[in-house]
Amino acid sequence: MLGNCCIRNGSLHQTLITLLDQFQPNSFSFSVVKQIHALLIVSGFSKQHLFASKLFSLFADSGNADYTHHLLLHNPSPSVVHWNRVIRSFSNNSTPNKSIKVFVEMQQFGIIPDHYTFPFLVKASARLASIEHGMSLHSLVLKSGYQLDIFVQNSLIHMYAACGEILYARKVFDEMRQRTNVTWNSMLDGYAKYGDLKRAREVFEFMPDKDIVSWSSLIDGYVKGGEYGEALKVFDRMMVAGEPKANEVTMVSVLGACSHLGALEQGRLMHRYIVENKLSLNLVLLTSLVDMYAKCGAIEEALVVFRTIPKHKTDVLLWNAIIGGLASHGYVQESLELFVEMSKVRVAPDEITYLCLLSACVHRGLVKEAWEIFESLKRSGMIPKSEHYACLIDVMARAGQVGEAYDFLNEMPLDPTPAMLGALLNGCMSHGRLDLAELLGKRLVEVDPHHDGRYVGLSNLYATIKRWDDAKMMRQAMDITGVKKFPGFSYVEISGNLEMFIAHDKRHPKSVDIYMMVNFLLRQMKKVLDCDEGNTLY
DNA sequence: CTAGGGTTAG
Repeated sequence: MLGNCCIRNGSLHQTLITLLDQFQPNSFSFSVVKQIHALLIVSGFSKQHLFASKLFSLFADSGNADYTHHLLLHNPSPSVVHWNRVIRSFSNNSTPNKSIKVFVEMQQFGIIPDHYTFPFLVKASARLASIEHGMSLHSLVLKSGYQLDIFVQNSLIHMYAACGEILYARKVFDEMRQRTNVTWNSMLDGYAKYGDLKRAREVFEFMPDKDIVSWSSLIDGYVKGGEYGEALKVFDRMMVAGEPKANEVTMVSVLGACSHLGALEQGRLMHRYIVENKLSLNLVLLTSLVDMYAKCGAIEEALVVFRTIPKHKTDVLLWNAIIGGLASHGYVQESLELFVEMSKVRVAPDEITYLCLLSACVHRGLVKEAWEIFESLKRSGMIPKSEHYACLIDVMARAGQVGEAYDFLNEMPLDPTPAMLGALLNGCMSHGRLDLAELLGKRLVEVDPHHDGRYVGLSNLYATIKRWDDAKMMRQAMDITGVKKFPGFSYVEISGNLEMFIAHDKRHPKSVDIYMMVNFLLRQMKKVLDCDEGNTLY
C-alpha cells in the first residue's frame, strides 16, 4: 500500500526521505519501517548512504536492538558511530549485558571506541549493577584518555552509585573540574537511592540551578525512604516557587506519597493538577492514580480511572493496582472477575497478582478459594513464595483450621517466616488453642528477638491464661534484650488535614468521640460477621 | 565530499 502510494506520486526518492524524516523514535510502527526498508531494497536505494543511515537510526531508537545489531553485521564497513548506536540500543534495552558483548565484538573487528562509546557501556553496567564491569570500563576510560569528558564522568557517577559504591561516585564528583546539572543530579540521586537523604538534601540545596530532575529525584528519595510528609513539603515548596513545573515523573512520586499517607484530598488535588496542566496520562501515571485512589479508600474513583484505559494498553502493574485495591477493600468477587478479564486481554499475571487475590481471600475468610488460587499459581508455572504460603496459613488459621495450618507449615518446602508463625499464633489465640499458641509464641521470640510485638504477644497470652509470673517474665526479657515497645500508629486524612493516631492514645482533643465511634464500628462489624451477607460494589 | 551518535528523575 505504501509502495503504491509512493510510486503513483512518481517521486519515490523524495517521498521516502520525507516519510523517514517524519518518524519520531517513539511514534512509529516497527512494521511500517520494515515495509519502507523492503521498498528501499526493491528499488535499489538501500545502498545509498543517506537512507541506510536514517533507517538505521530509526531502528536503533525504536528499541529493536537485536534487529539493529543484525543490520550492523550486514553493513560491509560499519563505523564506530554504527557500533555506538547498537551498544546504546542494548544499554537501554532489557538486555544491557548484550551491549558489553557487542563492545567486545566491535574490538574484534578492530574498531577503536571513542568518547561516545563509554557512557553507553557505563550505563549498561549501572543497569546490571555490575561493579566489575563498571570498574574495568573506568580503567579503559583512563587508558583511552577520556577521563575528562563530562558525559563519561557523569555516567561514572551514576554507575558507582547504582552499584552501591557511593564513595567512589563522590570521588569522581569531587575530582571534576566543571560540572553540569546532570553531574549534580546524578550525585543527588545517588545519595537518595543509597538512602542517605541528608546528603541528598545537601547536594540539592547547594547546587546552582535546580531543574525538574533535581526536584523529582529529591521527592522520590523521600518517598522511597518512607518520609512521605517531607516529600509533600518539598513538592509544595516547588509549587510555591512556581518553577520548574512538575511533570509526569514528579507526579508519580507525589502520588506515591499520597497513597502511603492515605491523603485522599491531596491526591485529588494532584489529579486535578495533572488534568489542568495537560500532563500526558501515560500508563505509569495512570497506574499511580489508580493505586492512590485505591490505597486512600476511594475504590470507586480508582475504578473510574481504570475504566478509562484502553485494555490493549494495559500491563500487569496496572492490573495488580486495581485487583489489589479491590482485594484490600474486601471485594473478592470483583477482584476475581478482573483477574479473568485480565487473562482475556492477554496480560499475564505475576506473583504479586496472586498475592493480591490470596490476601483478598484472607480478608473474607475464604479458605477453599484461597487453595484454588494457590493451585492456579502453581499451574501457571510460578513457584509460590513465602508470602503466598503465609496467606494460606493465615486464612486457615483464621477459619479455625489451626491443626491443618500447623501441619501445612511443617510440610511446606520453605522455612517458616515470622509472618507465618504470627498468623498461626493469632489463629490459635482466637480459637482457644493456647497450648499451640505458647509453642509458637516462644518460637517467634527465638526467630525474631528484636521485634517488640513478639514479646508483647506472648506476654498477653500468659495474661489471658492468668500465668502472671510468665507474663511479667516476658516484660523483663524485653528489658534484658533492650527491645523497646513502640506503639502502633496510623495516619488518617480528615478534611485535608493529616491526623496521626497512636494505639491507645487518649491525648487527641476528640479522643472521647473517637473511641465512641470505634466501639460503635466494632459492634457494627460484629453484626455483619453474624449475618455475613457480603458486600457488592456494582 | 566526510556527517552521523552522548550522561540524570517515575
